[in-house]
Amino acid sequence: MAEGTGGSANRSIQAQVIAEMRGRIISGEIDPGDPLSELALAEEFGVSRTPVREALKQLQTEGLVEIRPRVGTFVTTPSRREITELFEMKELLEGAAARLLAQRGRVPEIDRLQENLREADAAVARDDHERYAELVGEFHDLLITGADNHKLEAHYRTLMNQLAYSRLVKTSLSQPGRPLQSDREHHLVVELIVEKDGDSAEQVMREHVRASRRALMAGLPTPGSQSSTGTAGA
Amino acid sequence: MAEGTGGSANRSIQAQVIAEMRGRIISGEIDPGDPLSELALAEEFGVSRTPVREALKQLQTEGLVEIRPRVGTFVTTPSRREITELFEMKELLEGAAARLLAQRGRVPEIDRLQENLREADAAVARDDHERYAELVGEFHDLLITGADNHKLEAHYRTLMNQLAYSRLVKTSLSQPGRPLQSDREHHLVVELIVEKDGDSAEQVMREHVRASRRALMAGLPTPGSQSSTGTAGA
DNA sequence: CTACGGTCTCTGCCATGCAAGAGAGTGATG
DNA sequence: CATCACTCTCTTGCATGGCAGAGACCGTAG
Repeated sequence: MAEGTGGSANRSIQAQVIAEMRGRIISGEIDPGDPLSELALAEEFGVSRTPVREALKQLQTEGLVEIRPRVGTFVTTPSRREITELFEMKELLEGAAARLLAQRGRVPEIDRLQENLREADAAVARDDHERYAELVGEFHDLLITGADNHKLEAHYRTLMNQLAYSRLVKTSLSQPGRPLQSDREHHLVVELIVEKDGDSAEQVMREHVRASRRALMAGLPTPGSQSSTGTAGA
Repeated sequence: MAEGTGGSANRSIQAQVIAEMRGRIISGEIDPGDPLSELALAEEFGVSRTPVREALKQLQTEGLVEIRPRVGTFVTTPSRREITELFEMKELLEGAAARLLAQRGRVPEIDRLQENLREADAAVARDDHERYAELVGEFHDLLITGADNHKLEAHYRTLMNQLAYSRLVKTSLSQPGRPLQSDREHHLVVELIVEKDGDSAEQVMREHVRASRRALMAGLPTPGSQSSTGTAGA
């Protein structure tokens, strides 16, 4: 379920379309609410409507687009409630991943996490938000893969895609002092994992997710006043 | 994402096919490993191959079937490892649901849980495994819906479908003394929820899932020796 | 009897055409 | 000027047909 981002070369046409469209949506290249025409996409990719149609269908089950029968296909616009729910799930899964990783003992992912922290320290020190955002993504990624539970990973990736999380990270890190605080929390989590203290690692990781959510919400523009979908607000 | 089991009447053709096939797979009407031919299904349902094909594609993203390109479509056969992972996720999500429900305070689902327990007590008392299995399903269902997190619910249902859990419940309850023990654990969980003790509710719920998993594994026939797919055991 | 090569059928994959529903735009009417 | 009804176009839904790859089966050679 929900293949990773890789594999867009020799796969079938529809697999390429899926990968391409997924990338565009989670990167923000196309905005939530935007309509997606089967015909237009088919012409753009130089294929027929059939593979495009099936690709959109899969993206629907992944929660990235919404197909309104006989009307059209649109990029999903998560409601405020859905965002809250997604963060609740993120907290849950990442907390569990931290605990599972702690239980596994010494595995390569832990080394890579520590290496990640070293680079992150440097990025924070020189105030390089761009690079730090990348490292944050890699940190959470290592945590999940380190849990060594493929189902957990698959569900996590689905969630992150729905959140278009890569876009949000930069917002939350734009809050003053947030990168430094975030970095410290990462350090603490890894420390607890190394000590094999799964319970504490989970607890701290969950608190970290809540903190990052608060930072994100604080950085969002006028929460709830503007309902514009980006195309043409009423 | 992943619509519930309801709604198979006035929806589109492919929605009906999806619901029907999903039902057959999770009920065990068709066995893991069985091949599914687009053409055969299309003829059976009296439709063309297109909606069948799209339905199978969605079932693939739900993890119920596996489409091997140019080869065929087959009902997924969960490996032993996958089953372990699925139970890990089940423990995680149901534990979280218990905690969330406890935090919500007095909601209708709690009343229904208590009513469920009364019926379950009666079923256990008269050794009615069939009815108790139903009530167990309803119990876990109430717990999840009571958490009031639609994402949690959607992911949970996907997991349960992959496990074909409804079939497994009966196996685990066939272990001597398991129904009584299970019923007691349910009581304890609800008690903690009513007391709004979310942490303990989560902990006990997770332990309950682990216990049910142990009971299930103990009841499975020769774990790992026979690789028969069930179609024609030697 | 065993091992190998070719063919043959079955599978999903994609392209195309037609039909039906939804919505916008336009015209007439009060 | 406002409102309603109609048509017209756009969208997706479904049916159908040709195509290419993978695997099974059979015939043949050693």
